[in-house]
Amino acid sequence: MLKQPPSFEEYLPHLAYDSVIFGFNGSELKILVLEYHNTGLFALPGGFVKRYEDVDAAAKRGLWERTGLDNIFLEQFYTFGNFSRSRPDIMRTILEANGFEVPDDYWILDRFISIAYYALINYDEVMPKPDELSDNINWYPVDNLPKLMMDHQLIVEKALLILRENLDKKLVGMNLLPPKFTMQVLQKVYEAILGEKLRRTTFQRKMLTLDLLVRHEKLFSGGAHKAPYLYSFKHKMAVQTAEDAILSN
Amino acid sequence: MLKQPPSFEEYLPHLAYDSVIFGFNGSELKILVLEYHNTGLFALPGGFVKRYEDVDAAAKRGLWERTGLDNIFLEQFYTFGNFSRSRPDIMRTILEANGFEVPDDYWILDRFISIAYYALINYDEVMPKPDELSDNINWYPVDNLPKLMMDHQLIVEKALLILRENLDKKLVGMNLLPPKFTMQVLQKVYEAILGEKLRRTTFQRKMLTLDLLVRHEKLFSGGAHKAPYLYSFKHKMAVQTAEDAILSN
DNA sequence: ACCCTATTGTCTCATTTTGTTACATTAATA
DNA sequence: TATTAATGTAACAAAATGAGACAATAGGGT
Repeated sequence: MLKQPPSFEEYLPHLAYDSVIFGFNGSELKILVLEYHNTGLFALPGGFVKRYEDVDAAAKRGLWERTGLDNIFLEQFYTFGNFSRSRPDIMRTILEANGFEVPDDYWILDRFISIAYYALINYDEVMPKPDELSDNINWYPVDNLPKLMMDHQLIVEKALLILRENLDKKLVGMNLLPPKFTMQVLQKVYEAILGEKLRRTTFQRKMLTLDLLVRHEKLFSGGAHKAPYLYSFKHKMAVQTAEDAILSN
Repeated sequence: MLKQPPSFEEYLPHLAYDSVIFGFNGSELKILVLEYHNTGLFALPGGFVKRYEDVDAAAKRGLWERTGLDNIFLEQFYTFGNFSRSRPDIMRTILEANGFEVPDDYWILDRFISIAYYALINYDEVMPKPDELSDNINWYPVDNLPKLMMDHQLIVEKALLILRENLDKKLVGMNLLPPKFTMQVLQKVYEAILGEKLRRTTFQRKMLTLDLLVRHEKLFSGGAHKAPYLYSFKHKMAVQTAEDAILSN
């Protein structure tokens, strides 16, 4: 009924990646969380690294498998390497709930070090698809997540800190928004990430003086008020993989 | 004549750490580089992770083994996971130059992912000691390093970028300087890390208004000029391991 | 003892950046 | 056509930073 579980020969032992995939729906910052069949366990999407595969490529592959998106911002931000983070009991629960026979020495029950990535994607373009171990994958607001298994809550918190630190450097807005957007929406991205209100006029002035935006036609949204301009980012920033980032930083 | 090489049973396969250990001698930023016996190969100090050991603990242990220092600033900053970074030919050279018989399937010749750390230490307190594979370990100015093996030059460059980014956040000076120091020396640390000259008066005003320093007695160094005050940092910042940093960030 | 020199600590003023408020503009609606 | 609410920008205040001036002072030289 189910495919074979991942085989020992194909993957590096003890090594995994997990991804915190951020999206923005216009008002809230969300991340993708998957739920495993018949277990009530929620987890970040993650996977294993093939024996001859770059770790970055593994994370990129996993993202593509789950979202169908290929050219997106994806950056490694931390590696979780505590011995106690590994939970063979939980891994066994997940595998058995999927009908696998799990030998005691099965490699997935071993200790795992996880290299964590965060991705920024345009919420509208994504139709997440579950894999064979999970029965669904959904967007959840970062401040209202289900209880995540193992240390995944910690991984999310660290990702949020890093995202805040990189907010200006990495032109986060460009990666979370559609190509054209209003100043108000851009401000809401910033507010959602920082978790605080910003002053409208100061924000607008700041963004405009940074000289990163191009102004386009107005957006007539139907509201009984002056129509805002649409903007886009001036320079199409190359999508960064973590390795690019080292050089471009 | 030589001890046994590291054994497969004791360590996690495919996983290593490397440390960029920064020190400041009063005018230049330096790092510790080791040279392997009879090979002309220069490398960052690194090592392997024991099967039941936290990765942070492994890096800490390695630092202690090489410097004798125990309570120092040590923070993980990046994980290098490209397949092509591993160089079994070079590892073989190093092992054979030390008189080891190296079987073709020896685990150290496999692919390795390296978790990189940077450390900040008080240059004066350190008497580096070589391990059994290296014949010496020495301070080198960051802008005048010997040619490093594999991707270690890249690791250093990434460490420097991270150090610059964290210069203010992490109170770097506290970790690179002796307990009491003059404003001039503090400024030189900043200049060495940033790689640029700073304005004396602006720097002094900035540091004082940050309200982080305590002023002590003057330092009569023997120069024919007004004696500068000595300063120390107000709050003894707890030494951070990478795991602490997640929470304290 | 007295001047000279180099460095230090602080002050002042100019410039830039940011905070805050005000106000005219304008798209839809009644 | 007046009303309403969001928008773009200007204007002024406050804060931060840049740049220079200057008095204080620990030695050295005479």
